Amino acid sequence: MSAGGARTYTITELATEFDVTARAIRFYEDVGLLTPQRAGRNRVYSAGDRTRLKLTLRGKRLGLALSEIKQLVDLYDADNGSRQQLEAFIEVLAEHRRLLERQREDIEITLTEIDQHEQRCRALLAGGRPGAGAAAKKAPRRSS
Amino acid sequence: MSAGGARTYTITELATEFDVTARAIRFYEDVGLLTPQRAGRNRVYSAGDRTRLKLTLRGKRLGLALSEIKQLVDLYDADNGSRQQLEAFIEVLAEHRRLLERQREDIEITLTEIDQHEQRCRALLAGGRPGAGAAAKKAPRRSS
DNA sequence: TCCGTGCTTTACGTTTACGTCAACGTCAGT
DNA sequence: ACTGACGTTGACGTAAACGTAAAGCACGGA
Repeated sequence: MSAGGARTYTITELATEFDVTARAIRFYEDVGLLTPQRAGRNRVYSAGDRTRLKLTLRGKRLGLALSEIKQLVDLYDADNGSRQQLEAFIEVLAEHRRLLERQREDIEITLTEIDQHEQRCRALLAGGRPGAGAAAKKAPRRSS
Repeated sequence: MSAGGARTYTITELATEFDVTARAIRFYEDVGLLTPQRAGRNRVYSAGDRTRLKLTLRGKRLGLALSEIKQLVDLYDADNGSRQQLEAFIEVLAEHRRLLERQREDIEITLTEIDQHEQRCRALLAGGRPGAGAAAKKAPRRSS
């Protein structure tokens, strides 16, 4: 009996939940990333819209352009199609994976560098005299 | 006796090595990320400059803005200073680490999603009839 | 001496991703 | 009827990160 009790969202609800401005969300709609329903003039977002927004923001955090995000999300949404299209899609997936793996590598490298910096910092804090002043110039060699 | 045989680079050498334009490299200098020597008018890049460029590009791949990269590189370069500064620097490091860990999380999530997409694709390719046409609409449910 | 190649500066153009008004609709509450 | 609160559509502004000429120096080789 329950006639469509699907939860919906207003634009400000989504904005506050994901900590973006309503302007940004409308902009994502302009770009084609979101296509909410309307109640009169007002936008009504479904759970699917919410998911697409979440994917969009995740893509942004990974440094993707909105156009790239749209390509990916569109592809992922419509992965039906002919054999040719499927094979092409798999290629796109592989490319995306390569990109992500390179990023992960960059992250690992940077994380270990951060560790090194922190260790040197803590060493300075431990061994240094309590007063102020410039620490010993220990030839800040940096590799790679 | 070898009087400073340190290897140096021209701008186009660095450009081709890292696959960026010379324009970009000059721009990074405008922003303050690089400060090469000069031979007359021409720029001469040291190994240190090369490293800073490499760090810059790595930051870019992680989606950082040039201003943020500059802040980080500058901090990392000059981690001497008073106790106060050292402690502040450690805080910055922690923040940067949090950011990177969130990105890594995003990457892991996306990678598993890619795997799922690929599996469905391969299943379609294996089970589908060789002709063209739209595949079965299997309710493309998406979680998270 | 002229030519091509590589590097330089200056300067305006472009794309992306929104920010920031401005002006208006609409509905609940008083 | 008036007031906010929330939402809407333009439309213009802007910061970032280069792209793209345009015009010139400097030097080695034919």
